[in-house]
This record gives sequence, C-alpha cells and structure tokens, in this order.
Amino acid sequence: MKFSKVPEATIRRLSAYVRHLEVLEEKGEVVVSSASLAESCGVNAAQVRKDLAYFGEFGIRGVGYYIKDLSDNIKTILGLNREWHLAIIGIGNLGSSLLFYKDFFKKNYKIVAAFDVDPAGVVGRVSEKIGKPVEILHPEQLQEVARDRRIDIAIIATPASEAQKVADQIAQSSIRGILNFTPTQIQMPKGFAVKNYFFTTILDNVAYLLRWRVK
Amino acid sequence: MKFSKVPEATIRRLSAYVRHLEVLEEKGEVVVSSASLAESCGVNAAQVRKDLAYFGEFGIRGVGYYIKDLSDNIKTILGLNREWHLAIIGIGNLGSSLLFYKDFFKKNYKIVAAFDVDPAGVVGRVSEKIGKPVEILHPEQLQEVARDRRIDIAIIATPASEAQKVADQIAQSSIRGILNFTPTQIQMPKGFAVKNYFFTTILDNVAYLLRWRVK
DNA sequence: CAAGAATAGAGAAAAGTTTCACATTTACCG
DNA sequence: CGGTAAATGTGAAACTTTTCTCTATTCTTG
Ligand SMILES: NC(=O)c1ccc[n+]([C@@H]2O[C@H](COP(=O)([O-])OP(=O)(O)OC[C@H]3O[C@@H](n4cnc5c(N)ncnc54)[C@H](O)[C@@H]3O)[C@@H](O)[C@H]2O)c1
Ligand SMILES: NC(=O)c1ccc[n+]([C@@H]2O[C@H](COP(=O)([O-])OP(=O)(O)OC[C@H]3O[C@@H](n4cnc5c(N)ncnc54)[C@H](O)[C@@H]3O)[C@@H](O)[C@H]2O)c1
Repeated sequence: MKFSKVPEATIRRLSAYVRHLEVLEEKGEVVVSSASLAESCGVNAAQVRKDLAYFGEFGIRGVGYYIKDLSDNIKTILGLNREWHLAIIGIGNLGSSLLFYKDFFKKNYKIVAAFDVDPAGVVGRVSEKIGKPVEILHPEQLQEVARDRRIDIAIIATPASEAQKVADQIAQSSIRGILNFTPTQIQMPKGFAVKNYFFTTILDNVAYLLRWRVK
Repeated sequence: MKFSKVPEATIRRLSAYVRHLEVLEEKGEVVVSSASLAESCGVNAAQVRKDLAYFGEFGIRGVGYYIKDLSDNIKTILGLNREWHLAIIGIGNLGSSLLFYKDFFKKNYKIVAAFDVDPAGVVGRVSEKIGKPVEILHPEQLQEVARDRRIDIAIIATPASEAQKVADQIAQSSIRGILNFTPTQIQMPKGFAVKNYFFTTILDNVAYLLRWRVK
C-alpha cells in the first residue's frame, strides 16, 4: 500500500466494482477473481488489482477476493459506510424526479431538504405524485437549514442561468459538496468538492462516435 | 493537423467549449483567446489549443479565435451540424423528465419516440404535464419504429433489471448509439456507441472527496 | 512604417495512467 | 505429499495526456 495520489478514474471504477459486488452478493456468490470482476465492469484485470492496491491488500493469492469483505472495504474507502445528507435545489422537471429516485435509499444517501424559489408552484405537482405533501423550502433558508439538518451535498437542478447564484449561496453555507446538473461551469472558492454532471456533453459524445457511421 | 487518435477527454472539452462560445456569442462578443476560453471552462490554455490542433487550425496568431467561426467548426467536428433523432425507453420518473427537457430543442437533438411496457400507466401522468397526449409505444415496436423514424440514439431509463433486455432489443434494431442511465454495465456487440451516465458514481465521487472533511 | 504587445501553433518535457509479465501464494487432486 | 493450476500483488514498460516553452504571426500605436 503506497500513499501516492489516487487517480479520479480509480474512484469511479471502485464505485462500479462495489455495485457489481452487490449484485454478486445477492446471487449468493462468495468469491470473485479480478479477471471476472474486470470483465463485468469492462476493464482490464490488472487495472482492478492496481486500483485496489492504492488502498491495501484485499485478496488472497490463488483464490481471489471474498465478495462481502471486498465490498465492505471499498465502501469504507469511498466513505459509503456513513449516511450522507443531500439537498436538492430547484424542484422542477429534473429535481422532482430526483426527489423520487428510489435507489438513494438503498445507498447511503438521504434527501433531507428540497429548495425552490416557487414553493407554491411546485407543491401541487410533487405532492400528488407521492400522495402526501412534501416540504419545499425557500433558498433564503439555505444557510440555516444546512446547519440544522447537516446537509453534506447540494444537488443543483435549477435553470442554468440561476446556477452561479445558487452556488454563491452554497458557498456561504456549511455545505461543502456540490453535484451540478446545470450546463454551467460554476465558480467556487477553494475547498469545495464540485462535480458536474452534464447531460448533453455525454450525448454529444455519443453523437461524435456515430458521426461518420450514420447518414 | 495530425491523424492521431483523439482522446475522449478532448471531445468532452470541445462540448464545453462550444457551449461557452454560444454564451459569448449571445453577449455579442466576436473574438476569444485560448486563455480566456480556458479559464471559463476550467482548463489550461495550452490544453484548449492542443484540443483544437487535433482537427485543424482555427485561430489567428496574435488575435485569437473568431467566436462564430470556431463554434461552427467545433459543431462540425462533433457532428452537431445535423439533427439527431432520439428515443427514450422507459417513461418513468426520469424518462418523463427527459421528455420535457427544453434544452434539447435548442441543441440538435429531437425526441422522435417514447417507449414503455406500461403505456396506459404512463399516459395520464405525462399528458397532463404538457396538456396534450403523448404517444407512448410498446418496446415490441422498437425495430419497426427505429427504421421508420430513423432513430439514431436510444436513451435507456428503465429499471436497472430491464436494461440488458432493452439493450438486446436495441442490438436487433437499426439504432447504433446508446445513452444508458441505469446503473448497469450493458453488454453490446462490437460497433455500438455506448455511454453510461451513472448518477450515483458521480455522487460517490463527491462523497469520496468529502470523506475526511465532514464528520 | 517600425516597435511592441498579444496570441496561436508546435515540439519537447513532464506527469499521469494503463498494461504487461512474473514471482509468490493458495487450493486441489492424484 | 508433491505437482499443477489459478490468481494476487507489484515493479517496470508502454502508452496517453497535460503542461511548458519557444517561435511565428498579427494587430495596434506612435
Ligand atoms: N429535465 C431534464 O431531464 C434535465 C436533464 C439534464 C439536465 N437538466 C438541467 O437541469 C436543470 C433543471 O432542468 P428542469 O428541466 O428541471 O427545469 P425546470 O424549469 O423544470 O425546473 C427548474 C426549477 O428551478 C426553480 N428555480 C429557479 N430559480 C431558482 C433558484 N434561484 N433557487 C431555487 N430554485 C430555483 C424553478 O422554480 C423550477 O421549479 C437545467 O439546468 C437543465 O439544463 C435537466
Ligand atoms: N429518478 C432519477 O432521478 C434517476 C436518476 C439517475 C438514474 N436513474 C435510473 O434511471 C432508471 C429509471 O429510474 P426511474 O426513477 O425513472 O424509474 P421508474 O420506475 O419511475 O420508471 C421506469 C419506467 O420504465 C418502464 N419499464 C419497465 N420495464 C421496461 C421495459 N422493458 N421497456 C420499456 N420500459 C420499461 C416502467 O413501466 C416505468 O415507467 C433507473 O435505472 C434508475 O436507476 C434515475
């Protein structure tokens, strides 16, 4: 186990590994080899071993990895052995879909607050979906609520034009992580963990790959 | 202009550049330097120039890049100078949010079909949102409709357990591009352009970055 | 029209990431 | 109980991507 900088791609792959390990665990499997795990996740077997080697030795030579054990270890590495509190900001089309995303609750994420500038406009639409009212807060309350409910990560799902304003409000709060869905590069002070999740970028990527093949 | 393999990261960045160029164009700006474009997109200036160098020479030394011209060139490179036909498969929570995603229509993407195994269940919810009925097709019709409407890219938004089944149906159709939202690594024959858009992977990434900083 | 400032392009260097190859360990079988 | 097959961990090699630095070009100003 070395203490070199861990590539971001390694973190992404660990996330994929752990998801696949859960599938294997449900099937009742006990041991998996780097080769088999690699194939399922679409990577090279040496890559799997190297990724894990950044953090320790988790396998048994000649045998493979005990699934439950490896899964627990990766979860600890990724910080998934605790509950993370999420807030969703902008409860429109996309935001309300996230609000009802069931898989959150299987993972260690919990939505503890929803914000929108137009609470009245949102409530009807959202409440009828789950049959009970959902509390929609005004962004002005962000700082106070972030502290009280210990929000760790804010998900920005407002129109792109509002993204920087929302980011500035987050910068003033106790929140330190952002997942940004708007197609805008937001500017934050040092010390924040910000990841963008640009939908059209990936779509553009698919289009690029097809560009010569399709009429 | 060399003919070496273009890094995927370059394609992603080109997508970001073109989006920012559009913003600048709207503001009425005419010329931009690699340094300024780089800063807005959060990358190094040499990186911008190198990314473009894979495809040609688009700037003027001592001046910079003409915004309209560069924007058009990048769109041609990415294959965005034509209309791409999309289908959404699985019109649940997420799928219906995509169906009403307004920015598609500013870009060169057009949704030409929506599929769900439970058309009846979906129609009410979706129709009331836009005030008129939306045609929901059964996946059995995929092959036929894909040909007739020239679907280029399928967006998979079904439950994860259904993803491979849907992928197999796509493999039998004329569609060659896939954007997969389900947290599943789908297996496809050679020759398909497949990109995954794993939401929790990115969330896990934010959590990882925060892991030591937050209690 | 000459000098100076600004900026793209490109080769080289640096940094980062993936893959290879093999020594080592473990389990199993005859 | 020894030999064989399977599989990890790891250093080195190969490859990829990013950054640096310098040259060439263009515009502006006096
Ligand atoms: N709809 C999709 O499927 C989809 C997919 C990918 C990315 N996106 C991006 O996600 C963002 C939201 O898309 P949408 O379709 O949900 O838009 P939307 O217009 O349906 O929803 C935006 C919501 O944000 C609220 N809002 C506006 N300003 C706000 C502020 N300052 N603070 C808090 N809330 C505010 C609005 O009241 C509205 O409810 C956009 O940037 C879009 O580009 C959407
Ligand atoms: N909801 C979100 O915000 C969100 C975010 C990221 C990823 N995802 C992923 O997107 C997928 C969809 O999530 P959701 O929340 O919309 O689920 P959902 O249950 O609301 O919707 C799934 C839809 O797919 C339809 N369906 C089922 N089998 C099908 C098949 N074989 N062919 C066509 N349609 C079929 C169902 O009838 C339903 O309408 C899931 O895999 C989820 O993990 C969702």
